[in-house]
Amino acid sequence: MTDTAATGNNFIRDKIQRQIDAGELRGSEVQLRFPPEPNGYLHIGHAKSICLNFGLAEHFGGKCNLRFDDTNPAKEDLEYVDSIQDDIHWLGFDWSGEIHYASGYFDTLYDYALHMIDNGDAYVDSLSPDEAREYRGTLTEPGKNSPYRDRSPTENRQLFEAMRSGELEEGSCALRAKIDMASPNMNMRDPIMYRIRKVPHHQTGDKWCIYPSYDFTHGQSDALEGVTHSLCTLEFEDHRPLYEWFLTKLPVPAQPQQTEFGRLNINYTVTSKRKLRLLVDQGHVAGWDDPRLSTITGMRRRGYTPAALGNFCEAIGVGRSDGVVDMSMLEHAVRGDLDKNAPRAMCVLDPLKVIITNYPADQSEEFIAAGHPNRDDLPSRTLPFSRELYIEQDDFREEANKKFKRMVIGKKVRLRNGYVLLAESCVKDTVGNIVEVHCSYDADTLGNDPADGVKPKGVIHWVDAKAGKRATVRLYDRLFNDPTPDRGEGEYLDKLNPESLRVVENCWIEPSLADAAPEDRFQFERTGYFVADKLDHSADKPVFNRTIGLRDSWASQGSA
RNA sequence: UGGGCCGUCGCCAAGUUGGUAAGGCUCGGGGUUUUGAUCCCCGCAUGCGCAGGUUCGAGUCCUGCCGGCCCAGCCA
Repeated sequence: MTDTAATGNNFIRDKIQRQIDAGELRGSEVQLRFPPEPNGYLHIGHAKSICLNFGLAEHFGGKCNLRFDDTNPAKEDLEYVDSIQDDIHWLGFDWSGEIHYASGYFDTLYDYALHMIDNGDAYVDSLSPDEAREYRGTLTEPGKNSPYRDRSPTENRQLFEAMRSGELEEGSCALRAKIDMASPNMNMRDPIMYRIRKVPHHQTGDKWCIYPSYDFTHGQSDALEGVTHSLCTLEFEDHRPLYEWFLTKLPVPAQPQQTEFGRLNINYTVTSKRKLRLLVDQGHVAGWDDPRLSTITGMRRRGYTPAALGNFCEAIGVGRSDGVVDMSMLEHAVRGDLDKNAPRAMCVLDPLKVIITNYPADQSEEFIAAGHPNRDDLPSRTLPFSRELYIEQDDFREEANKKFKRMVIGKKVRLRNGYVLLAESCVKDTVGNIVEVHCSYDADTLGNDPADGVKPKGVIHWVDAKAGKRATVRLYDRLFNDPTPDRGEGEYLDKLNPESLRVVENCWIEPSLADAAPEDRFQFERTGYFVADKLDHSADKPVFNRTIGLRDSWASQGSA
């Protein structure tokens, strides 16, 4: 069982199922939506939301649409509108119907605002932002009514229209809902419905200079789209009374219900758009798609797969507590999918030359190696072999105890997919570094154990020195040394892991790898999972990113 | 010291009307293996934040504490 896709916990799925069982709605009527604000790149937390929303729609045979929650043009950009679509598609989902934009409802929302003004449920407040803050009160003290709170519907209408026409300055006034300045729920203390922002919008251009707030937009947008279940994270729980209040005050076509779930946090990484942006802007990483980032595009470049992310989201479940998931869970999901699907290949990262003294210099041959140990549907590959090859420095020792199952002088070791070798001697440079190992090979050991019945304990990977190709390999490690860089503000930049990226030039890869296309994934046997870089890889200059190492019980036991 | 929410094994997380603690991750032990990988077995909470109470019986009900998260943007 490499994944638990069928058993993940999800209280929302259960809740909808109960509603269906109770005959309150049909599965085909389930309507969800994924509502990102296009102000940054999507990250692993969004992946959870995407898998939840689109996954629920698939599960019940309902629908899920994409809606950009674009009510704050000052922070948004078309670049993000595009990247978000790419990320959703890459994850394997597609939205039903056309893409929706909250900005597409601006006309309707404006009419809704007028409706509320006419009913005495909204007023134009001329308090400055600073004054408004003072009037709002504090967490323990009630706020007080604005002196402009009792303006007549007629006056409010004129003022609101003036706001819209551009006659009024930013900050000079705002449209607010008339609810209760003494409410213990801060969100109900006459929340802002519209504010003046004289900036162009990426979708509506300069048509508007007033923009609706999240609270006045989200629920109505949901209703307009016929959304039955509006899912959001826990911090919006306090907004639910307001979400429902607007819905009861307006002639909306549906009554969506908001349900909150716990945000996803993973240790050793950050999932806050603000913090991610800072890492990018200050150059701590190479961009939004840096493989060390938990952005979807970054994980993609790192070599993670959509299936791995989906399995991970299913495995962590959906609940209402705000915990921190172990990075090991994500890694488990990634290894699980890659182990099942990634073709095998060999790559030597830290080369040590081996010369097979009893193998003729002018001779060579080709081995056929399986593409995958337990999948014959993956094509096999050809491994050229000759007198000289490279193995990993770490795989050789002049002498070692029995626990070391690799190449040791006087001992036998098996070349993966090849012969059994007997190490005889090694050559050192003037400072004592081992630069070459001399061995003899046993010609009868291709596919069988040595005739003497002594089976080598170890198997090592290798690359033929003549036929092998050079490659650059980028070894990634966690971006932060601290398990919770996301906690609190500031100082998370001090917790950056200075060794999060190690670039290794001049690695040796088996020739079959020269055919790799960007984004092709492999398991370099005994080393880890790697992906040909999406942007920098080419047959002439191969570049592989390490997605994740293999589990290594030997290393974790403290080697020898 | 206002309001809302949360607290079950190191980490996620089940536990519908009280009936005697799922599963996954991690970790430890063993088996298979031309990847010290995968895979396969086995082990890992007499206890469910704490303290009382109700009950034949409570993680599930009651009371009181303790701890954590969110809210005072004309951000979402």
